[in-house]
Amino acid sequence: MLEFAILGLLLEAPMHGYELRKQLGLRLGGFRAFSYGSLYPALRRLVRAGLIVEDPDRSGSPPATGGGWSRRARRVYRITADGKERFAELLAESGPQTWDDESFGVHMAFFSRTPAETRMRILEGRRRAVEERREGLRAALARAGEQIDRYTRELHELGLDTTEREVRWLNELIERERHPGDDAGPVRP
Amino acid sequence: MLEFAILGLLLEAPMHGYELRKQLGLRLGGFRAFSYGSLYPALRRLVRAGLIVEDPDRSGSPPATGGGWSRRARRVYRITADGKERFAELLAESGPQTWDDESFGVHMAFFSRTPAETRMRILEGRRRAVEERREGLRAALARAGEQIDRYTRELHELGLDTTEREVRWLNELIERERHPGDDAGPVRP
DNA sequence: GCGCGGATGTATCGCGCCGATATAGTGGTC
DNA sequence: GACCACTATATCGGCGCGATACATCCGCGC
Repeated sequence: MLEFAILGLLLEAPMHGYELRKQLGLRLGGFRAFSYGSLYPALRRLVRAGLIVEDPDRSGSPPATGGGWSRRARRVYRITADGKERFAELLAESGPQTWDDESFGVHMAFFSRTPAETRMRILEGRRRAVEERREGLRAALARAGEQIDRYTRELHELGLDTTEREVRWLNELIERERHPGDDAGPVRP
Repeated sequence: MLEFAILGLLLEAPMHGYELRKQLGLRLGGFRAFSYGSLYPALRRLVRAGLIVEDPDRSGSPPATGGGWSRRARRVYRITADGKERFAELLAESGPQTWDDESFGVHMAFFSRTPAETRMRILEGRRRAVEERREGLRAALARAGEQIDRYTRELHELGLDTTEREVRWLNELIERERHPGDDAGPVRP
């Protein structure tokens, strides 16, 4: 998942780890964070797999007076051809599709680069997963009736409300996917 | 976190792993799952720490005709005095309190056993965390204005809506904590 | 001209949890 | 009596997290 996100970002521009993490925060909207403890190992894995390479950094000016760059050590990574291929593969996949599958968010953050039919498949898969959870929560609330713990019930109700809203949100997105060009909203007559 | 939940469940009754997992699913309302790959190692850790012990299982009828129990092998666990103490400690703690901190849900599932002032502290801590995230999302949406990616924006907006609702939900809970006894709702005149 | 704090930047370690997988006894049914 | 779904325990590799460490760069006040 992290690797997916990294590839997606490096597709747009070469970057070093620190910058990558900041972008990750912006793009995934804080709905997903990723610590350095995940990031650096992930970068290493990607290098080992040949999906990215370390760019010899010339971002500052060259040494000029022998020994020492102007900028301090930073490792800039660039995506390879294999990496692009892999990213395309990952884009097409929709993953396990359980309601708490966080890869959905990453996918969506790269929707602009995703073919329309794949977008549709992912949105619908997500909707199915969220609807399943919604039904599970409804069943739990109904089944337990009055005997359920008050706080547990409260928790369930928040969850139910959240899933219901997400389904509605997904429906709107799907509807909009079906009728492209309405993005600016209908012109008021 | 899992250990916290396990201790809480074992406080109510001795149980074996499989049963424990089912209960976990019900109590945490699917908002948290826990796989066996987490559960069994956790049980082992708890045993090693002396917080729970394995009960010699007599849940089926005793052998009677020597050799072989009626029920198949199952390990029933029981909480120890140390375990109860530890659970009380964990109850009192409120944890890191970041918006994606899942321990809040576990805490709340055991609120009925939690002293009122601790409940309050945890609810307010949670509110603070969620409000922080809400502000972060608002800032991101405002800052980026129009130039932000359409889908990322959509994602942010869902997140914002979700956090706003959770804050309202928390406010209601907190209000109700302040005025206990109104649980059944006001009597309609 | 100096110290200081805060941002930049890379890296590692232990550990919790997950998903996949293996194994096997149990009970009902056609 | 074959089959299948459920009960039940267990392990393995791997991802991501939080804590921690260390070094540089830069503006600020003094």
